[in-house]
Amino acid sequence: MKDVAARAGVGLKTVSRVVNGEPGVTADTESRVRAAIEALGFRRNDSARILRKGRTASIGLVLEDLADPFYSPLSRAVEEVARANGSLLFAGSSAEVPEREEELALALCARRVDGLVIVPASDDHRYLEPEIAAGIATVFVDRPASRIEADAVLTDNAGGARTAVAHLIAHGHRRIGFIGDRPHIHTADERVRGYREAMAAHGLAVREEWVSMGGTAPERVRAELERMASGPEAITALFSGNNRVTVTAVRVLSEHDRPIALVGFDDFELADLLRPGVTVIAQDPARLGRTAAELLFRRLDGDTAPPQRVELPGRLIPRGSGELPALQH
Amino acid sequence: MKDVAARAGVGLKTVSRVVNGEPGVTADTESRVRAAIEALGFRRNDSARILRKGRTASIGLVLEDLADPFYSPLSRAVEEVARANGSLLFAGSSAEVPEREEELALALCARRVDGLVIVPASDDHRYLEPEIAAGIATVFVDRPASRIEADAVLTDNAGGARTAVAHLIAHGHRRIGFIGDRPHIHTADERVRGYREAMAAHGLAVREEWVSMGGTAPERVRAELERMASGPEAITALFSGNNRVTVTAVRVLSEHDRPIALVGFDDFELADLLRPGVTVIAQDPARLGRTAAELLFRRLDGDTAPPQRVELPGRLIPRGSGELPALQH
DNA sequence: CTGAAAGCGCTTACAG
DNA sequence: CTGAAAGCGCTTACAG
Repeated sequence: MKDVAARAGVGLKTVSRVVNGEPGVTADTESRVRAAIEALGFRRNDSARILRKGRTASIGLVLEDLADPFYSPLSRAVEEVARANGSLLFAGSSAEVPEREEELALALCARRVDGLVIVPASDDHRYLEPEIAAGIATVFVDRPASRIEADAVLTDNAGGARTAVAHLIAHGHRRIGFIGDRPHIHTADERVRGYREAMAAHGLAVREEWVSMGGTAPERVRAELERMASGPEAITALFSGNNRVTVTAVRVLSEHDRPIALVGFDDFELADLLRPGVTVIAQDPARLGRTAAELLFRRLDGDTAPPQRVELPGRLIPRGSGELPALQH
Repeated sequence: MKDVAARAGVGLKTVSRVVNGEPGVTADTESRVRAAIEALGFRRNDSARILRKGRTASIGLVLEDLADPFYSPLSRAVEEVARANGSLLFAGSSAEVPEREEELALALCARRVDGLVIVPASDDHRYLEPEIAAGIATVFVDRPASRIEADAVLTDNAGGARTAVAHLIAHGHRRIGFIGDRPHIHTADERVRGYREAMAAHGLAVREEWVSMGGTAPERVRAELERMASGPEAITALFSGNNRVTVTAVRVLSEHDRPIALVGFDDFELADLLRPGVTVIAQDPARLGRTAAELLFRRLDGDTAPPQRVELPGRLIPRGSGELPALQH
């Protein structure tokens, strides 16, 4: 910029005015400056700009896995809102490892992002307190923060689970299994809670062999489902805890001889084209992301209301697999 | 940092040494500095650091759509390589709009990212020449750069298309349709070229009614496929140009009375569970992303070899839909 | 082992 | 309409 000023024979401030489109420059001066910029190939360095101005015009997104079909529309929605607010987006995957979430979030804070949208992997977010105190707005999405008060945008997981299980019960099922993600993951806990509540509300006992929490690795899900689906007390229906589990369950059930009803949490592409179509409780990941990001930018615009929790509903989409009757076998 | 130095009764440089873990500080001094950091809640500002050091330890990724199931594993792979190299990732979607690609890429350059991985939407990348000259490493992925020489990591699209079409011909098909993305998208052009080459190599004429290029909107794909599949010269097989087209084609064909064979470019989740399973030419998006990002970091490490083009193979996965015989109807 | 000075490339606040 | 000075928060190069 100094070189541009020298070449154009003007002061630094005048170059700054031209670069930023500020008023108070004659057309003649402006064209001299522009010519110098062109000749020198000048490109403004935003790092320097950021150092002087307060905001960096960037936000950070930390989630489990950028490639997951549930989280990728959420990411895209956050990105769109960021763009609409003139911000760039840093994105990073925690891979469900708490230390990685913390490392990523703190690295982003050191870059002085204006705000953070986090799908937590950690169960203790006190590490963020100094950052939040220093003014970095933070909104949690899909799962709430732990051990701090913070904004959160969630799906009504327990409610959705109750709907799913009540639907299976209404179709005659009594022995209903649940396979979900690892306990301590908020969504997994909420969904198993909804499952238990719905069973209890209908006077049905839950046998602990029918409940399996522990990660979404296909081998694990396959083994657990095959175990639940065999023996004299075999389940006649499964409520699967998320899209990763559902996909494996569909695969296992397609090889199975006796029909087992299935309702999955989370919708997924082509669910309607399978035979039977897969009945799901659909979340709206793009809406989760959009809502969280919009809340973040309201905070950045000065909204200082107490931390709020927004809860979006899940929606039952019957497609066949959840309407299979409970045959006595 | 000034405050920390004052409180600890040391110089600025000593604080800097402690914060960066540099040697040459006595244990006693260090603990005084750490106490001051703790008491003041000091957090280093990386913007200032970046301004002094050359590198920003960040790279940018510009692609069509973060939420697309083809691009999201690619993003994740780029992110992993960035992390392994100590870099943070900016991610942005161009939505296939050239101006948006340019705007994003230039915004990233103004932030002085060390490098850029781009899935191009634009057909003229000369706008990047000053940036590349200024030292921003750039690698194109999935599609090559236009009008500049640059590194590119691609799938062998024409070869994959030839394999797909030859496969259909081997199963007795002569009237084979192609529905692809908009012309001028490199991958779409390459795939239609492979289609034409394979047809010609087998002495088959291509009727222009069987070829449709123009975006992946479901309504468009549906209308084109229904047109091709009707009348006396109806196609008996379809080669679909990407995963978005394939998904709609599967949906349309599932409502269709006469069986039409299908081979799709790009694999997708649950393709094996549909009836029939969907035969595809599988790309490896994670490997594309990883290869591109690794090449980028080699460039950042000083590799100054001429721009190179890496081409990864596509792989035919027969699952049933591509092996349907050509019935005479 | 430690620190004072200069400077990275901008913007802010002010004066003319 | 225009510009000189100070400063954002660090690191570099140097001296002690």
